[in-house]
Amino acid sequence: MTNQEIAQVLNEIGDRLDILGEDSFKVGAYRRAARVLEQEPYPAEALVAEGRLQELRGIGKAIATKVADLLREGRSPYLERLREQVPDSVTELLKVPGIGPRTAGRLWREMGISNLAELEAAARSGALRGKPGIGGKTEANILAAIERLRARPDRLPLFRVYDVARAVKERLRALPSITDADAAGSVRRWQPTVGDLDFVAASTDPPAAIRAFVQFPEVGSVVAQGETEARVLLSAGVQADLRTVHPEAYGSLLQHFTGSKEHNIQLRELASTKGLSISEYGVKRLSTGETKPCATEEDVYRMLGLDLIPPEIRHGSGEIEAAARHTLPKLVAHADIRGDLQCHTTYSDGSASVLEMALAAKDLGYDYLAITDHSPGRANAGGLTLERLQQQAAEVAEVRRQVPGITLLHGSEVDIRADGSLDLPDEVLARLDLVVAAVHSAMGQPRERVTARVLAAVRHPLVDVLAHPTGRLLGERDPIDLDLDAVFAAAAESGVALEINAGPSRLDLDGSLARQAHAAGVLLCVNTDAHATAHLASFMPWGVAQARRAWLTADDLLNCRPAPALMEWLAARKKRASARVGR
DNA sequence: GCCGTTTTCGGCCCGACTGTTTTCAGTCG
Repeated sequence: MTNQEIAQVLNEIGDRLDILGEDSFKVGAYRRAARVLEQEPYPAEALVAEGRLQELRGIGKAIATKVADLLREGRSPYLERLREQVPDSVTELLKVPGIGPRTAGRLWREMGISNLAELEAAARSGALRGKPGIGGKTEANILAAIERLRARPDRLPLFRVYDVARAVKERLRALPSITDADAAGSVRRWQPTVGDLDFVAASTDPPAAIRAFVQFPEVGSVVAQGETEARVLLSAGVQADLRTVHPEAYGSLLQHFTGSKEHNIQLRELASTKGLSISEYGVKRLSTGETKPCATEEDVYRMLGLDLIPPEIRHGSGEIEAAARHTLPKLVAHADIRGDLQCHTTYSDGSASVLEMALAAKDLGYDYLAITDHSPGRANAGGLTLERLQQQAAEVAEVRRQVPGITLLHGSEVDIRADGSLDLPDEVLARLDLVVAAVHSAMGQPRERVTARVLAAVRHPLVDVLAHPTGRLLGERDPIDLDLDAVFAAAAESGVALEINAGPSRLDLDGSLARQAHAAGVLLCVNTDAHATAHLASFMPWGVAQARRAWLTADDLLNCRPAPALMEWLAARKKRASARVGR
């Protein structure tokens, strides 16, 4: 059972305790333990076996015992007892913005409302009105919120909102009342999916900035508006908040609303041990009550004795301790990338020729590029027959002569077939410079089968890279049901590199899984899987951001190595493979 | 339920906005 699955159980326990009216700090403890586990790179299963689960901050005796029960029995007796007390559908009510646990619990206990349909019916008939704390306006808000909930998923892929986020940011920066503005929150942390957009601005006249913001053409409707902050629904279908402060406190504001929540909680705990208190307005010394606003984020962290923590790793998973010890890793940067190990051309489903891709990669200053078109089994994506692959080898050789100064590798993105065999014969794979294996079909196979299939590829002596390991497409296709711990262990053993696919709709592995892979001793690489020349440049930052979220340095990534080192790595794999295949 | 450089008990991050209230609870991030 993965840490994410355990976290789900703990979150559900939290939801149900909340509705039952349990102490909010007890509820918070379960939610916090869930967040901690979600970010924990080591499998909880291993930590339990070693008796070290309680070493995680936020997990004490009671929760550790419940997690151990869950892992041993495959179900949580405690959660099952709670499920008997609260019907499943009541937790649906929490998804309605404006309805929290208090209201949900009361609706259920006092009116017998136990799902969204009943809530909607009650609101329509006017039955809610007159209950303590609920008037006509709340009733209307509930109806509107249910409508929106039906129309939109609760989280959107980052790439779906990235452009509108940038447009709003630029519009804010252009306002005369604003001196600086950013998209903070999960956008700034490069989370693969976002719930809403958080804008922050430094303003000499906050009320004027707020008034201008709610009039932006991107804004569909105004949800809430005050003197210093506002919440709107953008026409693009995502909620956006703007918070403003005077410029001298902009660093405090930016830090505060970049989050994550867990990071900020830990930061404030640290502050309190130093007699300080942090808010979006500054750092307050409790002894004097004096607040010192911070103009930059560096100032905020420095006042706590910390190095500046990059937004991508603000998860509350060890970064604050590392910043205090001055041992934060030097995270990989876009400039560290020396080449790209997966791209497509017009030979299969790409839109550019081998020559065009090579020139584009050279323009980026890359040392190498691997051409990896699809294998024959992917006929619908123009997978190459053996004959076409042969032709392409000749063309690659020709382009090598035409474009000196970049190492062009001839490879294949070979299909891992439903039975775990590869879609090209060994003697063909052996002649390629680089073999990238990937699952593209039969993605609904049960866990054991699909895991065995991927393990077979990872252990195949001629495979160098496993591409987009989970196969998920953000907002479109769920990941395959893979036992990733087993895959990571096998990749660490066989030396196969796992891909962080930089395609904005993939981000696969994402930062959190890549961190787990790295902790298991796996080598990683960041590839764009470009299907056009423009993708080589525009996708890479998305992949690098995921690598940064995984705490990776340039040393941890195969394609940050200079060409000679990469060639050495490939040669060593070939040598080992021929020894094994020859036996 | 978790946690400890004043604490094994008594705290637990902080502030804005809304709606329904005459001073605040609930929600959100």
